[in-house]
Parts: sequence; structure tokens; C-alpha cells
Amino acid sequence: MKITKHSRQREAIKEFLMTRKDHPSADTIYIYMREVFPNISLGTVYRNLALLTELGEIQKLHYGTESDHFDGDISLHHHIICRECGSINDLKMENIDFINTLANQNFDGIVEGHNIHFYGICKNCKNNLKLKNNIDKSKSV
Amino acid sequence: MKITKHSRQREAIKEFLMTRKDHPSADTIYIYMREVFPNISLGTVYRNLALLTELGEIQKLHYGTESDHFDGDISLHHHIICRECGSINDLKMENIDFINTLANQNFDGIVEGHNIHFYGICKNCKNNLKLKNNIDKSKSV
DNA sequence: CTGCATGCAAAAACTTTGCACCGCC
DNA sequence: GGCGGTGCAAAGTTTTTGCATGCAG
Repeated sequence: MKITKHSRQREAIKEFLMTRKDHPSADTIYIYMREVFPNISLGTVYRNLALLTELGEIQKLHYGTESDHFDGDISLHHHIICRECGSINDLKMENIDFINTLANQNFDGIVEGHNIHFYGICKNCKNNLKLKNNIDKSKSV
Repeated sequence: MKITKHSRQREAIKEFLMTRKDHPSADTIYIYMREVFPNISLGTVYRNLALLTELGEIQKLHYGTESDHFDGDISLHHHIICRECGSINDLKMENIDFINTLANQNFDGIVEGHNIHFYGICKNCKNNLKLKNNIDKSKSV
């Protein structure tokens, strides 16, 4: 485990991530941090994100087309990415670790864990689509 | 849907992916393709991989530290990444789409599907570790 | 012929790294 | 003061894109 000295920048990055409900990318974090530390560099942001991830204090999320995203919430939860707006939201569901056992039935190695990425439509986009649908309907009548 | 004209390069890329059991990255595919088409460019490889993915004929896999990987097998199956050697292997298991419903119970949007990434130890590494373990044991006696 | 696909190279996007200086312990 | 952290900038990696040419329909 890496030894760490206290740093106000790292502290602030972690705090920022814990207060955010979405899961910002390194660049978004950088833009925000500049408001607090006008001279902070992108390198520092990346270095601290990597360090915090290594220490298990935040988690790194990997999605398709975009850059990496970071989550200050390390409790057990899943994520769902919206195919309309691309936002990544938390999704809590009961523990389904039994699928590790299920998965191991046809696998000759050792299944230790899993990550699930759900995809679909977020609350906002669902409402927007509904709205749009109603307008279309009233038009066609 | 994009209209496509036949292309020997695209054909070859798809065939190559279908015969591979692992899930090569764009660069690996490029290196291989150069044996068949010495003048093929990396740009063409990327363009065709994107096109084939869009057409649903192959699938793109996203993992943590590395570049994107591609899978010529689009049947329903999952993947497991080995934490020892980093290899990505197929993993077949019974359908568990019911977790979409489960997930939707606490989510205000629409859950449409999911991807699962398992992680653990692959067959080879498991055997190697066992071997190593036995040697250690016999040494300590 | 027409226009999508290709090869090539340049550029874009994202992330890492070397180095001198700064500030925590 | 010693050493890890920072800012800055340059470089590395992976992927995308513009353009002239080539090839499929």
C-alpha cells in the first residue's frame, strides 16, 4: 500500500466526488477543482484519482465511448447508463452474488466477483419521451 | 442503418474475429491483418470495427486499463477477466435476464438490459498457482 | 460512372510522466 | 531538511478524421 502524505488537493477531490450524485470524468473534476485551486493541474487530478482508486476510497467506472468516470460512493451498488442522454446513475438492488456460483458452474477457473452495467432510459429521459409522445399523439388527432 | 458495399478487408476482419477465441484489441487485429493485406491501415481497421459493431455483427468490450477489445461471437454470453494474466475469456451461463426486473424495482427509469463482467482467475493461472503452491509446500517441509 | 471504402498522415482526445519547486511531517 | 505532492509542459496511447485515390455495383 502506498504511503500518503496529506494533501489539500486530494482531500478536495475526494470530497467533491462524495457530494456528486453523478459520476464525473477526470476533466469535469479538473474544471471544478480549478474553482477551488486555480493553479491545479490536470496531472495532479489524474494522479490523485489513481491513488484514491488504488486505496479503494473511490472507484473508477469504465464505459463505452467516453473517458473514465469516477464514483465517490464505494458501497455496493450498480450503475445504469442512459442510452438517450448518456448519464450514469446509481442503481441499488438486492445482493445477487449467487450469480458468481452460477457462473462458476461452466467455468474451469475461479469466479471471484462481477460488475454489472445496466442500460436503459433514465428518469428524466423517460419523462421527456412520454411528454414528446403525448404531443405527437395530440398532433396526429 | 448504414448501407455497406462489400469489402475484402471488412470480410477478413470479421472472419478473423470469428475464429479467435480470445478478444483481440484493434491493434492486435491490425497486426494480423497486415499479413493478409500488407498495406491495410489502422484507420481502416478502426472504421470497419466501428461499422461491424454498429451493424451488430461483432461486439465491442470495454475493460479497465486497456484499449477496447472486440468479440466476433454475438451470441448471448458473458466474459471474465483474469486478474493474474489479464486475459478475457468467454463464460456461458443460464439466462438471468430476470435481474432487469429486479433492478427496475428501485429505479424510476426503464431498465432495458445489462452487461456483466466477471473477474477472477482463468484456468491456466489457476493451474499455475496450484503448481506454485505445491512447490512452496514441498519446500517448507 | 458514382460513390463508398481505402491508405496515408495529421490531429484529436485522453492519460501519463519528467523535472524543478513547494509544503507537509 | 527530507521526501512525497504539485504545477507545468512535453510525450505517450489510443482512436478519429480529411483527403486523394481505388474499387465495387
